[in-house]
Amino acid sequence: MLSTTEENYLKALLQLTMEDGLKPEAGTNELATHLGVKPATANDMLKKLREKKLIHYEKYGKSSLTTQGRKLAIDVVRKHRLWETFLYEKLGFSWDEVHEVAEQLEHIQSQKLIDSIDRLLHYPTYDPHGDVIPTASGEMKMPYRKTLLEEEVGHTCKMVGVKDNSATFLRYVDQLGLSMHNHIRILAHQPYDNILEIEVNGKKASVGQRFAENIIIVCDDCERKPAPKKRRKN
Amino acid sequence: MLSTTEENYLKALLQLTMEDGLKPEAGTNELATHLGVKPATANDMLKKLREKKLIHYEKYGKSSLTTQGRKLAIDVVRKHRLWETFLYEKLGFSWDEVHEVAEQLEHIQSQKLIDSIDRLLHYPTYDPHGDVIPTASGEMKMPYRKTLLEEEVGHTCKMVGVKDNSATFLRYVDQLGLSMHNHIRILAHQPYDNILEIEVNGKKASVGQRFAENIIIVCDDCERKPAPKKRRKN
DNA sequence: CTCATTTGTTAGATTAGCCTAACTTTTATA
DNA sequence: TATAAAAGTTAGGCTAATCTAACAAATGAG
Ligand SMILES: [Mn+2]
Ligand SMILES: [Mn+2]
Ligand SMILES: [Mn+2]
Ligand SMILES: [Mn+2]
Repeated sequence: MLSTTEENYLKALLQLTMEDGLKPEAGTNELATHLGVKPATANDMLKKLREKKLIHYEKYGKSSLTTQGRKLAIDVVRKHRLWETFLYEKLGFSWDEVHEVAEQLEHIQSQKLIDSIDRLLHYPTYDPHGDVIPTASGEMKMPYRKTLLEEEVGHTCKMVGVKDNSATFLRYVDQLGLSMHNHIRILAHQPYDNILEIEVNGKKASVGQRFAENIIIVCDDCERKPAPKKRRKN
Repeated sequence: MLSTTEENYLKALLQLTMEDGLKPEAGTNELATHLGVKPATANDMLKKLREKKLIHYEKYGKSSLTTQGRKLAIDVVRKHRLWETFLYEKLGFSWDEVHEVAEQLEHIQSQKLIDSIDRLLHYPTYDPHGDVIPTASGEMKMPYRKTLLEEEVGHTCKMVGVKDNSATFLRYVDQLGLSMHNHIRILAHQPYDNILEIEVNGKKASVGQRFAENIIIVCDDCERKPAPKKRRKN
C-alpha cells in the first residue's frame, strides 16, 4: 500500500512525463517544484520509489515510471478525474472548485467505492476540464491537443479542455463567458506580444499568451486528419 | 486544522464518554485500547490536545472533551455517518461495508462537500446502523437505547439500531434474516447463560448475550413513557 | 492499612516526510 | 575548453506519530 505522498510523487511524474512534448523523463528539481517541496526532499523520495521498483532513477539522472509505477499513477489520475466528475455532475460544484477536493479524495483506498462512483456517473470518459479519464483497466488515450495559441487567424475552433486547472485560471475563463465546447473565432494575432483578439458567443475579447496556451481546442476549419486505419488483429 | 490522528482521538473520546452509562470521562489505557495504540502513545496525544484546549486532562486523571473539542468531535461523527448513509443509499454498499470506507472519508476537509452530500441525501437523521446523525449545527440527540438483552420474555420489539459496527457482527445479523425495523419476539430467556430464544420473520433462533446486547430495540408492548412536558421559555 | 495489581507516565528510539546548508556533478556559455 | 550557472546530492536536523522498557501513582482486596 502506498502512502498519499508516494502516490502524489507518482502522479506528478506521470503528469510531467506525458505533458506536451511527451518527453519521457523528468528531472529532480522539476519534480520538486511541481510538488512544492525542496529538491533534497524529492531526491529522498526518488531513492525510495526506486527501491520499490516504481521508477527508473539513477544518481544525477532523470526519472521515469516503471510499468508498475505507471499503472499505479494512472489509477490515481483515474480516481482524481472520476471524483472531479462526481463533484461537478452530482453535487453541483463549479469546475474551479473540484480540483482541490479531488486532491484529497483521490487517495481514498477502496476499489468498490471508485467502481461505484464510475457506475453512478455512467462510465464517463472526460472530466470537467476536458481531460480523459483512464479506464478501469488502466488505458489512457492521449488525445491530440492543440492550443488556442496555435490556431490560425480567421479560423474558428471549439474549446475542448484546459491545461491549467487552477481556480484562478478557471474563473478567468468563466469571466470571459467561455465554457467547454463553445466556439471561438480568432480575429487577430499580434505576433510581437502574442496577444489574440477572439470572439466568443458574439463577444470580443483580447487574451494573452499565457491564457491562449492553456485553452485546448479542436479546429473547425482545419483539414480533418484521416481517421487512423484500424489494424486488424492478425 | 487538525490532523487525521487528532480527529480520531477526539472522536474516540466522544464515543467513550457518551457510551451507555454516560460516564463523562475516559482513562488513558481505555482510549489507547479503543484506538489500537499503546498507552504511551495516547498519553503524548492527550498532552498535545490539552495544549490545544480541546480536552480536559491532568496527570494521572481521566480525560474529557472541552466544548471546543466536543464540537470538532461531533463534526467528525457527522461526516462519518453521512458518508455511511451515502455509501448505503446511493452506491448500494451493504451495512457491513460502509464503516471501513467512512473511516477514511470522514477526514476529507471540505465544508461544501459534506453540505452537498447532506443535501443529496435529503438531510438524513439516521445512518444505516440506526445511529443518530448530528445536525450541521452540532446537535446530537441521545436517543433512549434499550438492548434486546433487556427486553422481557413474551414481548415483541422492533430493531432500531446496532451497537457493534464490525463487519463480522453485521454479517451475523444478516445471516439470521434480521434487518433494521424488523420485529422480534422474545420466546425465552435462560438467565443462567443469558441465551435468548427469539422469533424473527416467523423464524426461530437462539442468540447469546454478546449478540443481544448489541441489538438496539424499542419495545412494542411496553408502557409508552408520557412525552416529556415541553417547558415554555421563560 | 498494606502491598499487589492496575493504571498511567517518562525516557529514549524509530520512521516518514520535510527542511537548510554545503557540497558535487552536469551543462551551457563565453 | 574553461568556468560559471544550473541541477542534483548529501549530511544533519526537525516534527508527528508510533513503539518498548522502565518507572511512578492510584486502587482495591484482604
Ligand atoms: Mn484536477
Ligand atoms: Mn493528491
Ligand atoms: Mn461507522
Ligand atoms: Mn477515522
